[in-house]
Amino acid sequence: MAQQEAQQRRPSIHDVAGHAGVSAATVSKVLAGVTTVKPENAQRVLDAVELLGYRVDPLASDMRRAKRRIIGAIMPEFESEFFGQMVTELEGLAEQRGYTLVAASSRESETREKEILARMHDWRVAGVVLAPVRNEHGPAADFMKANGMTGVLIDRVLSDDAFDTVSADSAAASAEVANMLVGKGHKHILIIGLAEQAATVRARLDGFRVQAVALDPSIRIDVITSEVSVEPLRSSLRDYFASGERPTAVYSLLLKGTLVALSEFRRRGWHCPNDISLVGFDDAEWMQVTWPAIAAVVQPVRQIASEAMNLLFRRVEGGEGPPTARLEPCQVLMRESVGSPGGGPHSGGGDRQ
Amino acid sequence: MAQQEAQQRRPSIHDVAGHAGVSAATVSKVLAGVTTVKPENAQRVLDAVELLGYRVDPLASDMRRAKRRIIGAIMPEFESEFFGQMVTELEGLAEQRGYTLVAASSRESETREKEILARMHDWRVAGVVLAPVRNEHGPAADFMKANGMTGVLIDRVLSDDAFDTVSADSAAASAEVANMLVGKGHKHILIIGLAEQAATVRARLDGFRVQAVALDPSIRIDVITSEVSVEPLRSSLRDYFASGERPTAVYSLLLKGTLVALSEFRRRGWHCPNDISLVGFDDAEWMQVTWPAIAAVVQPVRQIASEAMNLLFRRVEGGEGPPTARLEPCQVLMRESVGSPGGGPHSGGGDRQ
DNA sequence: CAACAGCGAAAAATCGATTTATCGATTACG
DNA sequence: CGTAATCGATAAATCGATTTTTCGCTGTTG
Repeated sequence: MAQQEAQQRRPSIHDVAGHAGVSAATVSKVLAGVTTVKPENAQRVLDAVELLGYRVDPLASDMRRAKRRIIGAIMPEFESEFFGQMVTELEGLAEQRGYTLVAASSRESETREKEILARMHDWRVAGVVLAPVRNEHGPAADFMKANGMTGVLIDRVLSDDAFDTVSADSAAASAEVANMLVGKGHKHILIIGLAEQAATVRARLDGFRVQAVALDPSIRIDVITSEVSVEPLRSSLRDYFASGERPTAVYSLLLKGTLVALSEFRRRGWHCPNDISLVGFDDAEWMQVTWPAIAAVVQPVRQIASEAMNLLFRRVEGGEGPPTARLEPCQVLMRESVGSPGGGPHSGGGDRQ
Repeated sequence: MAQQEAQQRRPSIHDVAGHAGVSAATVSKVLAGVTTVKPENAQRVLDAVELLGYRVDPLASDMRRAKRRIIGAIMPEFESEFFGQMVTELEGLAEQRGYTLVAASSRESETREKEILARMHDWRVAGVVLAPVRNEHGPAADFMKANGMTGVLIDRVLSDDAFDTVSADSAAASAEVANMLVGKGHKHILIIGLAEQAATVRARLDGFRVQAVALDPSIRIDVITSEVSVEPLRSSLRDYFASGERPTAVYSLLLKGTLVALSEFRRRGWHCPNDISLVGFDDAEWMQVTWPAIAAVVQPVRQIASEAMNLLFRRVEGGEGPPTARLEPCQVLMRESVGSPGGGPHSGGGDRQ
């Protein structure tokens, strides 16, 4: 049997060497696939490895290299489908290359983001996949530059002069949403978002506006954003509706905004799409089972993860050249929450005074 | 300035020792807070640390200990709110104690679960928080036992003879759901779930059934489960409804089941709660903004995480004694998806032939 | 005054691997 | 036949810390 039940100390490379009657260096070479080892000795090493159930200690193995076989991933949160899927994908891709992924959540805090990065630097990670809280110009990216770390920035970024970036093509997707809504005849559209995420919010906003105005110069586009959290956004939206504003469609630039919009519709007794249309950036599993199903922009998580890892490992392996800025195409899922303005009877009043 | 721009090699403890004019051992002692160091030398060490921006290499620091300051967390998936929150909580708790959390996803595969565990053993993690794919009797738990690893099992477990377990009190919560549904007058209830997760499914099933029958001995409880994935569950449910079965309420034992139920209701044009009532185990943010809002059992994520970490560190620090099995109380959120049977006009027929 | 205790710090061993330098034996060649 | 080249493997250095052992010095005591 190739196992020692509940053994106290795991066998080290020296134990293997002892059993095989060779030196530790030879064991190391056999396991590394070096060919200058006599076949007979190689076999004895492999037998000893099998017998003892020996496995390399990755920590000790990494000690001598400047870059350890660890990839750090920093996400703003783990609670959403998007970042959950992202971590799953990144983990698989890192594993494929024999690296361990260490994921951490910055919890939407730039201070924490930098602390985590410092800790990853302590770990001498080979590279970092950073999804910044705000954008590519935060303190975390500065820290990475100042310390010569290699990394890739994803999601809430557009482009950077030091790091490769990968994100969803928000602008193109938003233009497509504009096509959809203007095509349906909407002439007064409300956009909601969080300004904190400057990079992507501006791209999504501009992408939508440019296309919408091109299609219909007389269109009215209102914008409501809040700086940090969603609660101010909720009250702004409430005030906006209470003041009698009555757009025929709402485009939310982020998932939490979609939830806020839905709950405000509820408060006022408005139904989609008869009373108002709704499109959200970022898809979620539940959006297709509710009534109505919610139209959404689907972000290409797998492509972003895959491209980010490709770029990262290119740099880890010493790849030179100017940083690239990739934009991965999104898919816009038309669903029942979008209709034509006035497509059905309004079931609730616009204001309550 | 306490920084060297983009330096190639980070300062080691010997660099600090050199600058302070002492030995590496002394530096280590100062940083560890040993008091047998002359205050003057201690100050010089601290100055050198500040000057060079020195930080301990956690990898090297851990080399000599049998248990490294790493906690492994293995979750079945990262995509759901529940496990996302769980990882966030666990990460914070591990950090507080100066440990690094390395999270991995078993992707609902027991094979992968064991592979990950083996890798964590290679890392000599101090402890593991394992949320098993199936239950406490899987190959992963066996591996942990055979290799003398310390760990805590959470979520899909009831109790174990080797490890502490922490999970939501599914049985009590399900009894409460039974109270709610039977109290509303439901006499024909369908329960759906995945049998794979034997431990929790049985607890939830029994907890519900016992209480429901106690309240109303004539109640009819149908159960539909599928073994591995949700797709068979979906078709079973479809067949069940197509055969003319018409329960007045559905209790889903897991989140994905709630989504399946909702989508099948959609297919048939049934609305909650007029046509059928729905309660799901596991809450999600969207459930309160949809129309109707979906009643759900809220799992005490923070308590589970906190209790798991407490138990784990007790063992890591050498705590003895028989394993404990904790059950944390859930909260049942009554929402609009639950009504009385026949509480409104049926908008769709039960069958289509 | 020799022996000893106590203090603070340096030297050395250790953790478990990798990598470089070295070494002995065999073979090739002038 | 002596020296050089080659092959395979070992010894030793290294990574960056921690921990144990040793050491030098001061001060106390019999």
